[in-house]
Amino acid sequence: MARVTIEKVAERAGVSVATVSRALRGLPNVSPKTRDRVVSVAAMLNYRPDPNAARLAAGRTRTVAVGVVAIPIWYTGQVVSGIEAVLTNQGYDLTLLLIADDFARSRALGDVGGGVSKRADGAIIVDLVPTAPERSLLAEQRVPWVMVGADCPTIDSVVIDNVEGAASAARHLLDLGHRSIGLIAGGPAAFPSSGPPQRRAGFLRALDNAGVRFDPAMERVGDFSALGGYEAMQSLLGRRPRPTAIFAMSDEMAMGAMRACHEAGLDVPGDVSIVGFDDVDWAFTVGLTTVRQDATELGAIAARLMIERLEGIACERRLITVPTQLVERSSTAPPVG
Amino acid sequence: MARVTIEKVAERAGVSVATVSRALRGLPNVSPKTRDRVVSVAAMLNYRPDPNAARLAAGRTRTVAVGVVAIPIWYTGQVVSGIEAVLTNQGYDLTLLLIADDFARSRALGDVGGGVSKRADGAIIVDLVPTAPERSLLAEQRVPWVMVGADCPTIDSVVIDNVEGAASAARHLLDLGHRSIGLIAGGPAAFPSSGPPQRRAGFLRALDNAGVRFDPAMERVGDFSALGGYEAMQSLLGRRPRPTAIFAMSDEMAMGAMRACHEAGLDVPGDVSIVGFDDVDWAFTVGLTTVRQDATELGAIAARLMIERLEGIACERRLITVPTQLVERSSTAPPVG
DNA sequence: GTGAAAGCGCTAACAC
DNA sequence: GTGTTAGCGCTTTCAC
Repeated sequence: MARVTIEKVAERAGVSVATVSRALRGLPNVSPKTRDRVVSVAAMLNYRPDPNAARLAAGRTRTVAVGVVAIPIWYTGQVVSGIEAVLTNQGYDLTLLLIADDFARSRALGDVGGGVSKRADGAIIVDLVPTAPERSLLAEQRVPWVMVGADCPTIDSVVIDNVEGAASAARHLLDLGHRSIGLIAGGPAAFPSSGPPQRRAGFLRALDNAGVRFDPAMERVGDFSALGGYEAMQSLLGRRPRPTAIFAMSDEMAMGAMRACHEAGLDVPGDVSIVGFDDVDWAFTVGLTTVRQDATELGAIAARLMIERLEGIACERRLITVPTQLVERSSTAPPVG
Repeated sequence: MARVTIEKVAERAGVSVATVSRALRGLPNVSPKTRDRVVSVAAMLNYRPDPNAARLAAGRTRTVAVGVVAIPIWYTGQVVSGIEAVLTNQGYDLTLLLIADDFARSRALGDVGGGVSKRADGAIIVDLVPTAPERSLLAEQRVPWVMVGADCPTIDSVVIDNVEGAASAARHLLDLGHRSIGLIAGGPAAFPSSGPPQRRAGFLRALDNAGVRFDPAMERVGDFSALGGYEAMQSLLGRRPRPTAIFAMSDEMAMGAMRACHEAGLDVPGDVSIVGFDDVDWAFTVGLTTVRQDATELGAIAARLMIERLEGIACERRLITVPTQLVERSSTAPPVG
């Protein structure tokens, strides 16, 4: 297992290291015979170029950094999975950055620790909205950025239409005849993201369009977890009159809300209708009506945008919007009475 | 934003590059005054060492590769999250490898593409059982390996006691009085892992210890997904007499099984008791009795073992077993009749 | 089409 | 304590 370097390959193939480098990377200006010989010698010697040396010499890392706020969330896992598939397929490495606190945040977005720019050719940031100062830091680092889940001005972004997604959930409830609809919003995550306010806006607008007044007392904030949704719902159920329907900004919160209803002796959808958001893999097991988003696709698109930037294909800033879709199951029904 | 190198810092601080390198890395043999001066000059110049140059020169990457079979799974997300926290905290980068097929597998475990050894100082592999030939490949690469979820001979491993975990689930069901217990096993995932056979063994042994015969016709295989559990349960419900209780090897499968029961007009736990495995965050919303495992902790321990190896602290091979715990909720009850 | 040589920016002996 | 000097293993002009 002695280190086999490019030099040894060159020696054995009877050519220079430069030729080996060209041949192995498929560059032009190498005669077919030479290339074949080099390739077979390299294979025989089991030669593997050292990525670090290549990086240092070429100034490119063939690595993309991916910054996420929380990995053990269905949504994030899907996005990362989508990114990874595309990246790996194109021969890029993926460095994972978990952005859990302010320090990690500035490490990812700013330049603490060398910033992303020296350890990756570009960065994909999931669900984080850069502040203005952060945006100028990003611009300073000479690498491309792609945002997932946040429409960031001047930066390539891939998002879902949160406004329309939430509105479709609200319209569904309104169409069923609900007029007293509660909202379990998301927040405060580690950092504010744009999903919750947009979903809130879409929800409110749909109610408004239908001439239905939204009672601010009908809103609670969960933390995108089942427990958060559960507690939010308990609180909401304390109100009189209680809502006949609930829109929760995530399926996990919706499931927590369902639980709270059951514990209170209320039937879903008999007494309370519930709509979630995401369509997680197990949503069907509780018959949850929800707004589906294709998180894997979100990640895949982001990775493709990144690669286009890295290969110098793209030029102007792009904003890609992936559609959502209402999935009707059995957690919603017309209100009684 | 011109590249500021160690040389510029040295120049401005009036010392040699070697001294800058030492000072900034906190090595001994630097006078306090010199160190201070260097540090402040570096800060002023906004100097960030280039990791690739450092890697090439030092032969260490300060990166550990993490190979997982599937990221958008609750368990995997938790593990990765636990690993990341520790690694980042210790100043290591984390390269994520998704092992989805044979090619990816040999890329991660073998030496395709330079193997892990040149791009990382070590690798943590989650839920994959290396074959004998793979093990020798691992040994050839001069980097430490840590396995999570698989007790791999000669390699540091951190696991849960699957046998006992499954046995505790079975005992719970037996204690309640169940004698006709179905099994929804896991597999075939992308690759065979050791969890399913161990859980199966623990389950069978508990039945055996209680003098209860297990009817092989009572076993179905899901794929660790809600849908897989759902279909497995539907099939199981076709049998007469049908089981009065079910042990599913994951919570998602358990939830799918619950769904199948409900669709068949059966009450849980009235007609069928169900036990899962994992204790996912939302398990409480459906009152699922389950075997809890602390996946985040699993990852954190693995990362710590890895760092000890990298810093040269550890010597002999370690096997860490993290306990599981039965969480009784409302999906289990004594059988009727 | 191929080779020679100059780095990429840092670390690690080794001298002093 | 500090400086000097080799490299680390590649890529990339620039000649030929």
